[in-house]
This record gives sequence, C-alpha cells and structure tokens, in this order.
Amino acid sequence: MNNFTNDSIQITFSQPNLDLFQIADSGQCFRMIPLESEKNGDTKEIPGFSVICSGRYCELYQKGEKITLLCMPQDETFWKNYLDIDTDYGTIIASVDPSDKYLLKAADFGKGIRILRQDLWEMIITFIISQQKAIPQIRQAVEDLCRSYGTATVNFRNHTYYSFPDPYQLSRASLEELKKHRLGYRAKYIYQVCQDAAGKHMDLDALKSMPYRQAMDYLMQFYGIGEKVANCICLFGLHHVNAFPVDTWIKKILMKEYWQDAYKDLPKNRLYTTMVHDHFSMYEGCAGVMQQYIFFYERRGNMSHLF
DNA sequence: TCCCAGGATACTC
DNA sequence: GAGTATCCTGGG
Repeated sequence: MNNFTNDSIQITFSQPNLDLFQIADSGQCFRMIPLESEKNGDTKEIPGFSVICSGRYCELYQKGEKITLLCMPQDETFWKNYLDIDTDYGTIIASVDPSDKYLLKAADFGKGIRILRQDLWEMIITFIISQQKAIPQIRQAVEDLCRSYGTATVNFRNHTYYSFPDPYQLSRASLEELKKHRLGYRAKYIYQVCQDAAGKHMDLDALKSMPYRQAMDYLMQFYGIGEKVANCICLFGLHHVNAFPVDTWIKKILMKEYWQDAYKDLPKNRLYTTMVHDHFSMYEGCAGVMQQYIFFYERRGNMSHLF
C-alpha cells in the first residue's frame, strides 16, 4: 500500500470489534472487494479491500485492531462514519442473554461484524436485486449497473471506478436494457422504483426521517419491495438497528435453535414473527446486530468461502 | 434433467 | 388472513 500516486491520505486507527473480512462477506455490502496486486504476471490477493460508496473510493487494511484507511483527505470523516466507529459493539455483545447459548456462540464468532452506514438508494436497488440470488450474482449485477449507468471517476491510483447510479441515472435505463443485466424478473421492479424515485413519488429524504415502522410501511408500498427487502433496506440503508430481516437462513436458524411446542399451532406466516418477537425483541436498539451474528455464524458453518 | 437459491406478486379460498 | 403458481438466471 505504498505506491499510491497523489493527494490521498493514510490514516491508521485502532478499533475493537471490527473485522473487515467478516464484514465483507456478511451479506450486507456488495462493493467491498478484496484488493489484488499483479506480481510476475499472476494476480495475488493482498489483505485489504476497496470500497465504493456514495461516489467515493477508499481502501481498507487491517492488522489486529489496527485499521488503515486510504482515501481522499476530505473523505476521512465519511469513511469513519461508514464503518460505524461511534457505536460500541462490545456493549451490544455483552448484552446477549446468557441463557441463549446459540446467540452467545454466534456473537463471539462474528464479533467483528458491524452494520455499515451505506447509501440508502444503493441499498434499495441492491436488495431488490438480491431476491433469489446468491451473493456473487448480486455483486455481479450491482457492478454491471455501476459500469453501465454510474459516474466514472479516477481514484488516487489512477484507476477508474464507477459510482452506483443515482435515481436519475438509473431511470434512463429502459426495461429492455435492464433485462440485459441478468436481473430477470427483478428488472421490472427496478424499472418501476427508478421511475418512482426520479419522479419524486418515492421521497428518499422523507424516508430518511421516518422511524422504523413508518419506513417499513412506506417502503412496502413500492413494487418489488416486500417485508424482507424492506427490512434489509431499513437495517443497512437507514441504520434502523431494530430491523430484523427474516430470510430462509434465519428461518432455518429459528426452527433449529428457537422452536418451542407453544408454536405448533401457529400458521407459518405468524410463526416467524412470533419467534423473532419472543427471542429478539428484548434487544431494543440492536436486534439487527444480533440478526447479523446468527446469520453469519450459520452461513460460515455451511460455506467454505465466498470470494 | 430437475431442483433450488438470501422473494414478491397476483391470484385463489 | 393464509396458501400457491409464477417469475429469471446460474449452478449443483
């Protein structure tokens, strides 16, 4: 990380409960990519990540609790905020119910995970894309949209990177164009949401000021956004840490680890809501973090690697 | 070849 | 309110 060309600054700070590798494949962030260097013709992975968010580019490196941030000087505050450095995750982990052995293990295993403060619009589109897709496919589709419709900028290494297209940029894509990016049946959802956002029918600024429940109701009015996607947008795009997205992984965990006989007569639809309420509503203000811990713990046990 | 993967919609009853 | 077929695509 020594041969950067111009203007960039390098800041190193110490931060507990922050693990770049865990965050990068926690499934919340799709533009945090391992850095590679070319040596003797073949590419070699180096222990760092490039991140693109809100039109900005940075590189992050880690050694123990020491995080090194490489970015433009005016963006230092932005990236520190992105990493949610003002939240004390140690306190959150310490608040785990001692009788919940599974969550204790999961929180310890994923103690370096944080809820990043990402761009709202990017999260809306990304999690619409995410439905019925695996993480590498989501990455690919997002990168595709950025290269096709985003703004090209040259970073401090003289490499070109592409911002995530804003509503106006993305709304210029026709439905047919969107379908070419392997979005499948999601293309029509994205097309409609872009039209809504560019036409101010979807008001992102208003959304940012809404409390969690209101934001959920607002988001679910739009075509292609159901409860799960709305929860992901709330958690990762609005930093509503009470949001608790329930996908098939979480359903599996709930059935495996939190089942009680009292649930046997509940219809499936009510079942998961009830289970989440019974076991996670006590984590006021950090339930979403607990969701990330169990999600990551379960997935890591089942998958060898993701990149 | 079939099946399903980190869902939502439109349609049934 | 609760259950189901259908929608794209890629990979096992």
